[in-house]
Amino acid sequence: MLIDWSVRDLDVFLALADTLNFRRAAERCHLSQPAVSGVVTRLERSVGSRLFDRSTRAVQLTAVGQVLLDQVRLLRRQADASAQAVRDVVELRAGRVRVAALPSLAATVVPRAFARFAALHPAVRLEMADTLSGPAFDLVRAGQVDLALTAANPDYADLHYTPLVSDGFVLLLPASHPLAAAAGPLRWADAADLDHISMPRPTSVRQYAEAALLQGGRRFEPRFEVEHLATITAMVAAGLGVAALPELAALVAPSAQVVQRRLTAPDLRRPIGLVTRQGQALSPAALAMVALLDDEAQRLVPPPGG
Amino acid sequence: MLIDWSVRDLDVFLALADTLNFRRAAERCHLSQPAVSGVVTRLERSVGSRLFDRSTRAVQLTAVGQVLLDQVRLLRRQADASAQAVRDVVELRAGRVRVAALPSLAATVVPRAFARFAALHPAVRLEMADTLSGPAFDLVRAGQVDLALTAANPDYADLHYTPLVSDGFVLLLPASHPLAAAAGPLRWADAADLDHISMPRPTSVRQYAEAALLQGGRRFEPRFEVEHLATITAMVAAGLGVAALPELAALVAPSAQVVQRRLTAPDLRRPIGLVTRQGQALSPAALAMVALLDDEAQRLVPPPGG
DNA sequence: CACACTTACGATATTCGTAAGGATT
DNA sequence: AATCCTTACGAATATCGTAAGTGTG
Repeated sequence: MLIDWSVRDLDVFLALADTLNFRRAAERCHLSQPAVSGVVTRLERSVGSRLFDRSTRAVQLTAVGQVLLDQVRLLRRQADASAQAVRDVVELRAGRVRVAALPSLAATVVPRAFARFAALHPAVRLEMADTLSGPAFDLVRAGQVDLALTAANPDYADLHYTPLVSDGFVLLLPASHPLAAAAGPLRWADAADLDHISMPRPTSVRQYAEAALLQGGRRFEPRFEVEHLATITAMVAAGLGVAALPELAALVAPSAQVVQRRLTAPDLRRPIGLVTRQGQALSPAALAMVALLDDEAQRLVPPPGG
Repeated sequence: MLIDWSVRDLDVFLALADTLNFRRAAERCHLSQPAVSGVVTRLERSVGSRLFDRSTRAVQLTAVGQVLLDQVRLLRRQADASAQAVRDVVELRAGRVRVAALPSLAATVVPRAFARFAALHPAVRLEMADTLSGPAFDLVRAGQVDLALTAANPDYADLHYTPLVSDGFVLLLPASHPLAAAAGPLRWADAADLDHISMPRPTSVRQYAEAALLQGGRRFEPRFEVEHLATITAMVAAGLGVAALPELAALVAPSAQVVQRRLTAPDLRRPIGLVTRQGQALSPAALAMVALLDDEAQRLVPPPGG
């Protein structure tokens, strides 16, 4: 006895067990009455036992049919639950999105996108890992996050990178600093000899600052090296120095005592993008998240042309 | 999204989710590799979402596929359990047989058949209702028992009757009674004037005794009327009278102080048979029980020719 | 170029509806 | 006569395997 029933078969069986009438069961299943007869005959052959005692005048379940009825009810319920579970994921009523992001993005773009996403899809769980760029790639590669929002990095060619925005650099100055009042953008060369506060070498903030000054033939040797963006802002506000930061990083901890001035020459931009696993499609929820992340990134960092 | 998967579809999905390789999944399902490809494509169309991310070099579950996998595992387990439940009933590893029987059969044929049945099929539950003939038919009609073992009764033409055996009548005498020592069978006329102990009018025992004497033009007026066969035997043993009983009824409570003599002229026989519902097949277990009941009945009441 | 999945296509099997048949009330 | 289930049969559909196609390492 090999059972290879389809869900439709289950429904026909249930309809007949319920109505005990082939014609009404056929109506309920949108089939002709002989079709129901055929299905039942086929099911009985597959089970190896009669399921219904039937004369032209009465239809009733056999003992085997009774036992099967309970089982089929369970199966049908389970099939419905399965379909619902899949629908929930496809239609964003369930699921999970895990995002890794650089600190400057984890405190700006991501929270805004998460807030909108949570309002739209409250049942989808959201997780964020705020990490440096390297670990962000590693998390994607290991499948521990669905996507990472970070600066481009050619070292991770096995992962898929989609550019989103690029943010320019600004110099944070104490409001009392002479350069704070100057009109127009500053040049990197103007900032080279000031006391700088920056972050450790592995961070993109530090990497880009070093690269910018290197183009002018200068080495970048910050006076202070701290871990957190909020610390930098506070130290600048206290007059301990200046800090060259990407725009988004500068947004993290705004301060009334700190002035931002755009840095040019070179007009270096930090490319920010989405990192995902090669050849692995994003879940429906992750796709929706990408749209919101993109939108929020565009709002926070208007393209240089605009 | 309409899900109409067959069990085979589940197996193909599980095989691919397990192997992550179309060729090996095809082997496991005894299909060609393109057939697996087609099944998966069809499933994905029915779900409305990709289930596997696949390039020519790697196959892996999507987020939707992951969710579905858990569901399908449950479904497949449930389908197996259902098939097992049906097999159990068909192969007598589960189920129930409910029998109604006259007191004389409930204490003779049925216990022997039950004992053999229980030894062969220990997991099948057995139930017996020892009732008079009328209630036995009623229990069958109401579906509260699978079958009844009782004397034929033309009043219940809507039920199906299968003759099994017929038992002749014997006269129970105190061992000290003059007729106890006589050679050869007794005639009903010989017993007519003795003090009789019998059962109430609705019983087959009483009905047949009255009918037998009526053929000789005599009325049957028992001196004592009691409810239970064991009481009859005890009263006969005490010398209070004689009792005309069907063979099987006489077997119920044997006593050393009681002698049985066959009654003839007329050679009345009580037809015993199986009563079942019209147009309702017996369960596999009930069918097996019928065979044993038949066998035990033949053993206890050898046909008159033998 | 070897391996893996997809597409194309013809053969086979299954499923379904219409029509006719048989049984029961 | 009306109702109900089964059988017969032709048509539409689905499924499968072989063979060819496409992409990747």
